Amino acid sequence: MPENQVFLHFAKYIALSNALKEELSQRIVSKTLKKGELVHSAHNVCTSSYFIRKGLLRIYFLKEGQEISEFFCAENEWVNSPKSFMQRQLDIYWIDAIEETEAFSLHISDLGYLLEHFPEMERYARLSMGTIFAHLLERISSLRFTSAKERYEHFCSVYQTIHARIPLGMVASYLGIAQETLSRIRALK
Amino acid sequence: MPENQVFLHFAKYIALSNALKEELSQRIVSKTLKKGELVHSAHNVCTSSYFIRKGLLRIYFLKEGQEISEFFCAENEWVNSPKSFMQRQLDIYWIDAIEETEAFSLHISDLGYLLEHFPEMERYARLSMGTIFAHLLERISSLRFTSAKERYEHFCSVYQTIHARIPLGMVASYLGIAQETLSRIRALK
DNA sequence: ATGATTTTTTGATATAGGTCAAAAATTATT
DNA sequence: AATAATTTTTGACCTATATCAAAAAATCAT
Repeated sequence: MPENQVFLHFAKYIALSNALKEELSQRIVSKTLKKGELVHSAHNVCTSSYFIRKGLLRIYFLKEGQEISEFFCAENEWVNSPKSFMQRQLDIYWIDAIEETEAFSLHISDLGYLLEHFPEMERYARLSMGTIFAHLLERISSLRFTSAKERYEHFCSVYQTIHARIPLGMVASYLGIAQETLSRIRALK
Repeated sequence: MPENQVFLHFAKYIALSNALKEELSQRIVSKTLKKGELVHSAHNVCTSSYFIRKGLLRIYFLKEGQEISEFFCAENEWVNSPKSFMQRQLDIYWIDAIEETEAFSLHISDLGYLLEHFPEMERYARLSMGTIFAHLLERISSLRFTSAKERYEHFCSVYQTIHARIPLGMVASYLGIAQETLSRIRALK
């Protein structure tokens, strides 16, 4: 059963009742994305969250005509555009597929229903945010105190399984360094 | 009733039942802190969260003997050391008072109790994390793409009411720039 | 208040990483 | 496979910010 993959993810944080499994199964929708395909566009409210079964998505925005990558999300993670999704605001971010990707989507109204009816779902949301929280704090530390080279190494260690699947230019903008600089850093090894 | 100040804060996110108000009142403890006093020390697990009624706290760590400020928290906010508090880990952070401060403390076991028995408390926790989340994302953007000067200006706008109450050296380490640089930036205006 | 300590400012110099431009390598399209 | 488009690398030069050192100003303790 393909939903099992999502269930396993939830099980890292909470005990999933059969009732919740049922409701979840009925609400998630399978999607396949081609490389380069958008799942969300700027100037809209982000209304779905995507659980990646296989593949790699990127959230980015445009700055002076350039794409600036904000995060990358791979297997067994949920992606959405956080601020737009949580606060139902129009967005500046785009989400596209770096690779061909298989995902489940969950609409925000369905998430709302689940949060409303299953207290453990609130708990899941709080706890899983804690994980992301810790990542953001590390990223801030990394940006404040480390050289471009160290930041790249940190990036490779955090995105262990996927860093090699992401084009150099996207990594550079994610790290906030010039693409030329990243190219030089890579050349050192 | 002094607890009203905390209730007002909760009311920004959820409707507070009388039962929850009761339980909260019984669990929060009033504390007064002198300037410079520590409320939490590294090498311990952070077991309390503090709601600031008046004053200013700072969370910092030591790097090569230097104090590096991680955040500042003022009136009507909760402070703790996030990673240690959420994951019950030994900590690297210290929390001290920049000014004489009045706070309520809430022990993690009491928070656990409230989360356990009041689903709206889970909701509050999730939603209030959303607010902090948005701040962290902005801070990351600010670190990646803006000059020291712009970062300082952004800092002043975010910490509108409190930036002037924080010593320059602490602000510099928060922004990840040298204290001399910040002094020069300030001199420009 | 007075000296001691801490914090901030100013000056001189060094460097990591940015920018612009062009070549090389890789990937996509017909 | 050949050509076009995109991405990455290399080179030359420049700028923002770091570092080190010392003076000035502010704050603290007796």
